[in-house]
Amino acid sequence: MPRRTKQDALLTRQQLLLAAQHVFAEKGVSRTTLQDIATQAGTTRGAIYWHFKNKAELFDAMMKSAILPMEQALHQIGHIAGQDPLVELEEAMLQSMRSIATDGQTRAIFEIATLKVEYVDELLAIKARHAHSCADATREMQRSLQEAAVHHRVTLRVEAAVAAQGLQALMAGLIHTWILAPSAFELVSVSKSPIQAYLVGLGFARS
Amino acid sequence: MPRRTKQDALLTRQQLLLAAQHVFAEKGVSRTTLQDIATQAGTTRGAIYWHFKNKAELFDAMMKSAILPMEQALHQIGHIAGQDPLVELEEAMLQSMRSIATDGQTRAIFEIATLKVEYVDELLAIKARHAHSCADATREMQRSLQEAAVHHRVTLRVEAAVAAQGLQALMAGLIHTWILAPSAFELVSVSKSPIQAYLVGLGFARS
DNA sequence: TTATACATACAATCAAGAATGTATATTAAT
DNA sequence: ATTAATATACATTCTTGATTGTATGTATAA
Repeated sequence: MPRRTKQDALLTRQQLLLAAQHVFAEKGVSRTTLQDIATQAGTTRGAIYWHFKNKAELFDAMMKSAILPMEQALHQIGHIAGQDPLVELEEAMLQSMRSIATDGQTRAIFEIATLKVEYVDELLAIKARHAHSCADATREMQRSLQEAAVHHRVTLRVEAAVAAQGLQALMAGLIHTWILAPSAFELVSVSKSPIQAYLVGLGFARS
Repeated sequence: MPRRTKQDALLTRQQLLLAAQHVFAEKGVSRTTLQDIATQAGTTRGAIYWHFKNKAELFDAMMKSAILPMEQALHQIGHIAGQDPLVELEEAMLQSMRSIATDGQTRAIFEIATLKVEYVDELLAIKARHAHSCADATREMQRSLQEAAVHHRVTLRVEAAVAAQGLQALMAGLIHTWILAPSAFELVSVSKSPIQAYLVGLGFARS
C-alpha cells in the first residue's frame, strides 16, 4: 500500500511526532522503543526510519515542532504600543502558566523536557537549545523591565540583568515545582502574588 | 579472593555508590550499564548484585546517601536563638547555593537529578521523594517567614504559604537555570539580589 | 517508468539477570 | 587453640530477550 500522496506523507510524519509525544511522556525517552511509537501512530518502524534518521532526530523534531509555537507566542508579546509594559509582562507570564496548566499538549512537552529525558550525548544539543531559549527569555524580560522602569519613572533597585535573571528563575521554578507535583498547588493563582511581590521588590509600586 | 571482612564490604559498597555517581553524571542513568559502574569501582557486576537488587535500587541508595546530609544540614539551620530569622533564612539559602556551586559532589547530584535521569516506573518513587522534600523545604520557609514577620513587626503582603512557595520556586529556579548553563552567570552572587528583592516585596524593609 | 513512501524480514549487538564457582572470614565445637 | 562447618562477598559464565539498523520487497503517485 505504500507510495501515498505527499500530503499523506506529511500527515503520517505529524502523526509520528504526536505519537512520540504521547509515548515519551508516558514511558520516558530512553525506554520508548521506536516500535512503541510506530504502534501508537498506527504504522511501522519503516515509516519512522523513512522520515527520521533515528530516535534522537525524531525527538529533536518533536521538540522543535512543540517549542516553536511557544517561542513565537512569547516573542510576539513584544508589546502593544501605549500599553503598560509591566502589566503586559505580568500578563504574558501568567498566560504561559495558563497554557501549561490547561493545555495537555503543552504540559506534556514540559513534563518530557523536565522529567522524562536524559540530556546526554546526541541530546546535549537540545539541552543547549533550552539554555539558549532560557537566555533569550531572560533578555526579553530585561528589556521589558527596563521599559517598565522608564514608563513608571522608577529606578530598579537591582541591576536589570540580575533582576531579569531572578524573574526568569522565579517563573521557571514555579513551573518546575508544579510539574513535579501538580496537585500541590494551583499554578496560575499561586504564581500571581509572588511575581507581583518580586516586581514590587524591584522598586515598582504595588498596584 | 572473595569473603573479605565486613569493613571491606562496606567500603566496596561506598565505592560502588561513588562510582555510580560519577558514571551517572557522565552518561545519564539509563545509558550507564552496571558493567560501567563495576569497572569504575574496580569490581565486577557480581559485587553490585550482591549489594543491590538492580540498577534502580542502586540509584535509589545513591540518591539517599547524597541527599540525606543535605537535608540534615538544611533542617539543622532551624534557627539559633535570638538571631534575626530573616538573615538566617537568607544565609541558609545562599549557603546551599554556595555548596552547589563549589562542591563537585553536590553539583553532580543536582546535575543527575535535573538533567540525567528519567523519572518513570521504578524511579517514580524517587520523584515523589523529591516532591516531598520540596514541600518540606517550602514549609520550613513558611515558618521562617512568619517568624521573621513577627520579629520585624511587619505583616506579609502575601499569604504566608504562597509567599513561601514563591521563595522556594525562586531558589529552585535559580539553581535549575544555573545547572542548565553554569557559565551563564555566577550562582551565588546573582542569587543574592533577587532573593532580597523578593523579601522586600513581601513587606520586609530593605536592609 | 521511476522514484517514493512505506512494510517486512533479517542480522547483529547488547545488557540484564540468574546460575554457579570459589576463596576466605566467622563461628561453634572440641 | 585447632579445626571443621557454614555463611559471606564477591567473580565468572551463560542464557535470554529486546532493540537497533539495514536490507529488501512492493504498490502507487508522478
